[in-house]
Amino acid sequence: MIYRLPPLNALRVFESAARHLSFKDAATELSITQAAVSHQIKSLEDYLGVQLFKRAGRGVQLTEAARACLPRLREGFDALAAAVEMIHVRADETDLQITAPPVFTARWLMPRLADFQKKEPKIDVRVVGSSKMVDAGALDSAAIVASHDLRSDTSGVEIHLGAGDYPGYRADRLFGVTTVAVASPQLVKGAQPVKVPADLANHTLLHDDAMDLVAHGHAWEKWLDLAGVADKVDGTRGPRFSSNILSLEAASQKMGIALALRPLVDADIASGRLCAPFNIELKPRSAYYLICPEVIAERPAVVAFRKWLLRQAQK
Amino acid sequence: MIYRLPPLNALRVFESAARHLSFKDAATELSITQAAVSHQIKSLEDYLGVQLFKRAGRGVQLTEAARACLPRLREGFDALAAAVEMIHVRADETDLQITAPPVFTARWLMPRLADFQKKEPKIDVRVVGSSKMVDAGALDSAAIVASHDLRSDTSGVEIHLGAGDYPGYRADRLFGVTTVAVASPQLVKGAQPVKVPADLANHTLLHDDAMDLVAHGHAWEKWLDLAGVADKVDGTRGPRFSSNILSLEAASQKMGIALALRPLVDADIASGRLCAPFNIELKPRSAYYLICPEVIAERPAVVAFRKWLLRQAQK
DNA sequence: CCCGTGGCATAAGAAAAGCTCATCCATCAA
DNA sequence: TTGATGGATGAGCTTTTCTTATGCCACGGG
Repeated sequence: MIYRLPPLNALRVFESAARHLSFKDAATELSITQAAVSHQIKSLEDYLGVQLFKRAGRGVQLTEAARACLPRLREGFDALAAAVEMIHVRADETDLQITAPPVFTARWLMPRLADFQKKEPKIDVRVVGSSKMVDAGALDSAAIVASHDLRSDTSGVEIHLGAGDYPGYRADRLFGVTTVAVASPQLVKGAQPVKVPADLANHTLLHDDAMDLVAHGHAWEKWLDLAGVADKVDGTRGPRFSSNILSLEAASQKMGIALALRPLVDADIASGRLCAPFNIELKPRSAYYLICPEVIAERPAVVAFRKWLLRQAQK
Repeated sequence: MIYRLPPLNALRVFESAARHLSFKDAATELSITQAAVSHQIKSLEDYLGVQLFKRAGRGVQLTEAARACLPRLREGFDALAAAVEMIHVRADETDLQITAPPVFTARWLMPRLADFQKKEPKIDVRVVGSSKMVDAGALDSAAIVASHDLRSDTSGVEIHLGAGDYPGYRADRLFGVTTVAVASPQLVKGAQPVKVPADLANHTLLHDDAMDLVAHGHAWEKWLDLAGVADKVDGTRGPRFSSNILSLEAASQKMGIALALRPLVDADIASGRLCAPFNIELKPRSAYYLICPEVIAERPAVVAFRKWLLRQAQK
């Protein structure tokens, strides 16, 4: 989890310049000179080895590469700004802040959270879906963050998908996961039925960044490998989504076959929205864990939540 | 949309130090000396006016403030890293990259996208859900990004919720939105029925960061104001979610009443998952727009998508 | 109890990064 | 053609950041 990042100030300048499509205006915004902007952009381009702007005499234009990365870049700075903001308007009013991966939140936590609220109506909850709660590849899981501040009001717990190696934290295992292929039942039974893995060659594979992160690589290719059809089915083609939630949605819309984590999709399978056509389950070592710094582990809100969560997880 | 950010390098150092809970280890990771880390942290603390670490003789511990902002911070750096990554492994294979706000993607685009894939099977699509596509308050909508690169393969279009003021871009209005209160039908007809806005006093209000951004402030308070019950119902209390998707999910789980955007929730209302108990609709000036740089506006993939999208939007 | 060790803080100088100034070049419009 | 606009460039200066060296404090073994 070591970030390999370019000079951050240059990135910030780049963002501004891209926004204004003008070095001059960016310079004004950043309270520096146009020359400084020009230098920063140039150094960033050199660093990346990629041209970011086309200089067309008067004015500049973004290259494709630059444009492609801009939304993400924005999102990044936005998150940083929000993070800094958080330090100031500290979530003091909240008793319990739960940070969890998006799919887990949407498919597992939310359907159950109402029950928790009912049982503990006095606990003020804040739920944050954050893609950062997946420890890449369930490997290098080491790095998460501790705190031992004894005073203060908010109790922040996190739910991670990882290998369970969180030194210095109280970590409670919720449940393990397995990777399965899922699709709409109508698609599976349709004109081109999906019975054996090789049938996938006739269908669209739905990819998403989150599963690739969990699998530490191209999730579909690994799955196809396990299924023994890597040579028959092209595991790279198909639409790609930024989140597993989206690819599941696409699958239920009969767009193709997606990879998913059990038991998160169990409800979808039970309701008939999705089905798992094969018996093949890739079993990563990862599991969902409830993590919190030891110091806050015994606070009433945290204890109540943990008790409730563990009971839910056992069902 | 001018980012007010602290020294970014200091942030990066902080993140590493927080991760290791050790200035020394952070220094090693960053290939600098422990003294440099100490300096950076100190300068960041001075800048923010907030203590980030407790120095307890041997070793350091995070303060509550520091811990609160860390997940976000991670997310930020992650997005930056991903952005940079994108520059290199350029999405060259993708014909059409669609970036859109999460709720729009999940509730509107995805249920329809299968149809597009069916009609245009040859177009390789990539869907990115990004919270950055909401132009805060539908005000200061100016700043989005252009590109006029004529060559290159990928066509990136974005869907924004904003005021429609996108100079230099081709912007097609999809549809306007209105803000409504939604809840589970069972809740509305339950023991404590929800008939008039004042009844909200007996129920939990579900908040989320996304709606607050659209409303440019506390969405619930504005809504209660419009409904004329701002004095009877406390618009600040209740659980808080990071995304509108989550608060809708919470609402459908009978956790309380959420704010939502029509027509995005129309499908949920039609299916009976949710209902809109009041006739009050806060009508912001914003609408969803399909935005793309003029230069790529006439590419086949973009034209096909726009045509399809506009037709879908008119239904 | 005392000293050794580990880990952070601090000060001053050195190195690097970032900025400005002055000037140049290309384009565009009149 | 000419003036105006906006970007590029190089030299030198400023500010930031890093290092080295040293001090301080807490903990733990003898």
